Amino acid sequence: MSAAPAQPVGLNPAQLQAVHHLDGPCLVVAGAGSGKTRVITHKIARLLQAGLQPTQIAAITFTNKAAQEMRERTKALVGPRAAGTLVISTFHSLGVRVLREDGPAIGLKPEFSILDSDDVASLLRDAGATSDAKLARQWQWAISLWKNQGLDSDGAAAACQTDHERVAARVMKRYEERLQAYQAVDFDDLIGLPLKLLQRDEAARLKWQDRFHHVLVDEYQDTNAVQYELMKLLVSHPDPRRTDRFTAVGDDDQSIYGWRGATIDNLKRLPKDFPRLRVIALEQNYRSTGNILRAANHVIAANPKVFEKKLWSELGEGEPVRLLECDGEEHEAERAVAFIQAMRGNGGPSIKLSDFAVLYRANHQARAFEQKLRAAQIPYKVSGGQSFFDKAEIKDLCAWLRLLVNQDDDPAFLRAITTPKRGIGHQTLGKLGEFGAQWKKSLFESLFAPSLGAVLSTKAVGSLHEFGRFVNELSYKAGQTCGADDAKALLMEWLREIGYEQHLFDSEDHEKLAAARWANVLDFVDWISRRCGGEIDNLGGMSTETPKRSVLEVAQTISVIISLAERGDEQDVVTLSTLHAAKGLEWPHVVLAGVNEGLLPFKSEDDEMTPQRLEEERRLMYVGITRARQTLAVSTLRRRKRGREMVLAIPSRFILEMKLNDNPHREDPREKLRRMRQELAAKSAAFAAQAAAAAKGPGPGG
DNA sequence: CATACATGAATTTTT
DNA sequence: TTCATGTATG
Repeated sequence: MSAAPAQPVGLNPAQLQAVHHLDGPCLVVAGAGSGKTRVITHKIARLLQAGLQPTQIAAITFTNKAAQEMRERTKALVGPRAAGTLVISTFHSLGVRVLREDGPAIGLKPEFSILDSDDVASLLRDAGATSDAKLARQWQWAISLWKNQGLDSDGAAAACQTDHERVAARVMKRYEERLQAYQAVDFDDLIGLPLKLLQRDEAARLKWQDRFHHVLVDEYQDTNAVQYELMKLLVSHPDPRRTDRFTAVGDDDQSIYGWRGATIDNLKRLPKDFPRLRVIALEQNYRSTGNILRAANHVIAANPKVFEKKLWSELGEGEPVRLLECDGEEHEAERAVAFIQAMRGNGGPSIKLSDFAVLYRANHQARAFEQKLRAAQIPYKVSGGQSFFDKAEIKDLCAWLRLLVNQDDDPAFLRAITTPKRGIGHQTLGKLGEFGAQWKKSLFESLFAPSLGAVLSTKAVGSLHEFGRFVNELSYKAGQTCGADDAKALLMEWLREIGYEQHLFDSEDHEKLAAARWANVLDFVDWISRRCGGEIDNLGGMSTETPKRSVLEVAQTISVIISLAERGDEQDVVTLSTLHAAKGLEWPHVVLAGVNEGLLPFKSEDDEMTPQRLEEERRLMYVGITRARQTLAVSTLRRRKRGREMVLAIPSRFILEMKLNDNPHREDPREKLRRMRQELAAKSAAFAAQAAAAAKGPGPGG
């Protein structure tokens, strides 16, 4: 189901141009399914061929998954040796790299810690003195948007419109102070701080500008203002022959992340900021049939164009796009299931379940489809659903394990020392953080500093020491304990000592929920201890005992194991996904569900629909249509349940924009009838012949 | 008055 | 699915 190179071999003329333009700024406007990853990987190969070292090339993506895929595909082209040392990473991991090397120039110790989204939320609850999780999330969102626009708390305070924003800006100020005290950064800082560094520190700037001879940026339309500035600074070079050597690959028609700070201005500005810019459009699509592509082109034609392009395909007209008109979400789900069953019935068992996807605007729409698929006994997966490892209780335990491995992991320290609560509050921790920042020590190192008594009460120091001793002892034991059974015993003992079960039942008002969480914890313990080995594995008839590893060793590899486990086995199941999460993927058969006014385009009560918003919604529709290779069914509600009665629902304007009846290649109805009769006759003849052959006697193989 | 259950509504997500 | 609001019951 994921993007496979559908293009036969070689490169088309536009792709060749893009690949061979090496010494100046290059923008590749890559339509959906036009082979952009192929262009990037071939261009990397070309750059190596032209004499660049792998370490002098940086390819930047937005997700780890995309980076991984790009590395794989490059490896297939240039071999593992060169591919291994190429810098292929996300904006964020490149930022980490820059900061680990040169962070001290802007007052950040190299061992700074990176807070994840949950860490940030709890820090904000703390900084804003609230227990309201929803409010904290709102602040988090606002602060992140500000940071994505390159604003700090002062800049944000100046830009505030509402009281709510002014409060958020004040919280942001406190939040910045906390981050500084803990020597921690959030995800947005991983872009913002490297930019600040390169702007302010000339030595660092020259070093990084000199390091990369060519920078490639994937999904360029998703960059935000800060990422653009960082890229611009990174590719500029004092030597005029070496400056501005980059390849930006993107599609303005697939820009769907404006709401989180991505700005299409970055595309519009590119020709102005780089007058030598070479713009190359990839218009041949290797994914979808003509009917699907035409619908997509018609829809997107209603948007103003930044760079003119029109997709075409050599894959033939294919099947017409189907329109499913449904009475309510249940009915819609039933029809989607019927669509899948009918396709599989017609095409025989050769059509896999993983060839199907149901795409929709909002997560809650998955509910009806899940229900009907379950009823039909069709296995499915919901993309973007909360993973086992994202659950709070599992993250709690992972933090503890991380701390056992590395006592200087400050975010892990903060989470572990506060879960369960052990009488050490943010007062104490704040002091400890300041102390650590002052002496350039991790929080854990600071614990046992003799001079800590000067800033903290004896009682506080006592509980800190107790925690420290407990962690040290547990860490030691974890290093000694091998094998599944002993590991499990140790982990259960540990949970009992920190009182985790009690903690769950105390913090959850519903006993059932707490019990469910505890069950997750037990699953997790099983999962970890199984990885400590000593068990009998039965692989392909070979019975072997897995090698024994200590709990500590397993904990060391936990993040790797988790990412592998999350990938999951590529199973043959139907995909349910939001349109956003479907970007970059493709399926032979796609159902685009809930294509109604209010949902797609989305409209909420309290904000008005600006033209920009509508255009982004239209791009979302475009992304949805272009996910399909062979068949596309667009489903819309004619009626919808509202309370107990059915009310009228309005099909999306985008359906009209697809101009489904405006097909120049449409078969004459009389012609179609004749063709179908012929096909039927041929089929019955074949069937009769088969039956006759079967009646004569058993064929070869019975 | 407070708690429990039912009912209805619901943007989109990565690092 | 989850989250919030409203009604019913103790």
